Amino acid sequence: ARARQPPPRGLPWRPGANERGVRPRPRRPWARVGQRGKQRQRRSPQPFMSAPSTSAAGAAGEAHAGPDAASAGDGGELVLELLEEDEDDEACDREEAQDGWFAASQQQHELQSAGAGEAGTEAGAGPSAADEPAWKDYATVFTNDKAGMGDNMVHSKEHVQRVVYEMSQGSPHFENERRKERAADERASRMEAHVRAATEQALQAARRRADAALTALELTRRSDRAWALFDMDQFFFAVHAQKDPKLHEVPVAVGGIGMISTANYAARRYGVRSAMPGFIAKKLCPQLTFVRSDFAEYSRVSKLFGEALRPFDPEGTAYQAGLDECYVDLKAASAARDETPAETCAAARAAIKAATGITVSAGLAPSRQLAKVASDLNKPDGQYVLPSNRGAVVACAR
DNA sequence: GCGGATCAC
DNA sequence: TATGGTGATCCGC
Ligand SMILES: Nc1ccn([C@H]2C[C@H](O)[C@@H](COP(=O)(O)OP(=O)(O)OP(=O)(O)O)O2)c(=O)n1
Ligand SMILES: [Mg+2]
Repeated sequence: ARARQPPPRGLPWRPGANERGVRPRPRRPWARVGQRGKQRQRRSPQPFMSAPSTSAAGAAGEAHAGPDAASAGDGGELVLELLEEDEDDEACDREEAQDGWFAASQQQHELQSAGAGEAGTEAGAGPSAADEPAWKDYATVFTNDKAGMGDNMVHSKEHVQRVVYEMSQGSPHFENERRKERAADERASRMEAHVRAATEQALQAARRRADAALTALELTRRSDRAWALFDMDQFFFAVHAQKDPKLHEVPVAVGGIGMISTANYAARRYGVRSAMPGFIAKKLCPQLTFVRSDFAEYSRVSKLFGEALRPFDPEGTAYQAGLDECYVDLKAASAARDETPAETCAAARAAIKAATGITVSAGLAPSRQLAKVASDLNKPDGQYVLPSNRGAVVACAR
């Protein structure tokens, strides 16, 4: 790991800035840092658990486990991504390998065929089986766990799910969601059939490649970086609350009866969340009030946020992803300030608060992806430090 | 380059 | 009654 070339550094703060002064953000930006504009050669799709054919991937002693090693799309790739160092070609290769046999690109075709089919014929995507109430299988993002919505909730998850179902069912949106569920079910069935059909030999080969990939990844974790992800708390709402701090005390959503961009913490206790239609939120929380969104203002505050971080980024590692998030490697700043990265992180958060008046949470970790995961763990107005060792990383991933 | 689709915030 | 705006990627054509 030490022998490898360090990743490209020292990118300017705003290369080819767009109107926000923000570098365009690819799906996993860090996988292509320093490679903008270069078209990477695409590999042809590899079926899950295919033999490594004659490619170099199968060569003995090859540290790089090959493009299909982590492409199963079975959930294993999340673990791999969390374990890996994330700024090299291999990470990029693995990402592209996921565009193979079971990749989302297939979903376009599945969506069309699922749409043609009769509603409710596939298990899990129609009226629920047996005596279960119909709302029980209408799973939406609104019943997923979300950091900071654990205790002191007014409504149970089940209540939220039922209200969302009752307010949605029969609508065009609802039917479209059902159609997408059917497509996902079809995709899962295909994958399961493929695994069932695999020979024991193929399964063993796949396990060996997975083990090799894990071993290789384990060597890539580095402790010479201290990636922080700063994420503003209740961002859109917080911008409005600057002018009217009393808003913090009552349930408020940003948006309107049609759609909510975000909600304050008082409203989240009722299950009111980003991307929830306002009329459903009103059902969950009748006293909810709305404020109209103001993108120009969010944009202005976002710039202040980014500028507040510049003194903590002498090497130009910062990357502003969206309006309320920014990745920075704090290693250089913490060395210069003769502090631990955690202390520097806290100082940076204080600087953001001073510049914007809004609290911010942060995660600090050996890779950006881990920093992002960690940033939710002590929200709001907190930070979580994830040390650079396997035990801590695995415990956090779990 | 465009339209369809997906994803993140 | 009623399901967004903004910015990005990827695919097939
Ligand atoms: N579906 C979504 C999700 C988010 N946003 C906007 C509003 C949020 O304020 C902002 C930041 O998104 P976050 O996920 O960080 O949510 P918040 O900052 O509002 O809350 P948190 O304190 O959980 O970070 O992006 C949006 O318009 N639509
Ligand atoms: Mg936020």
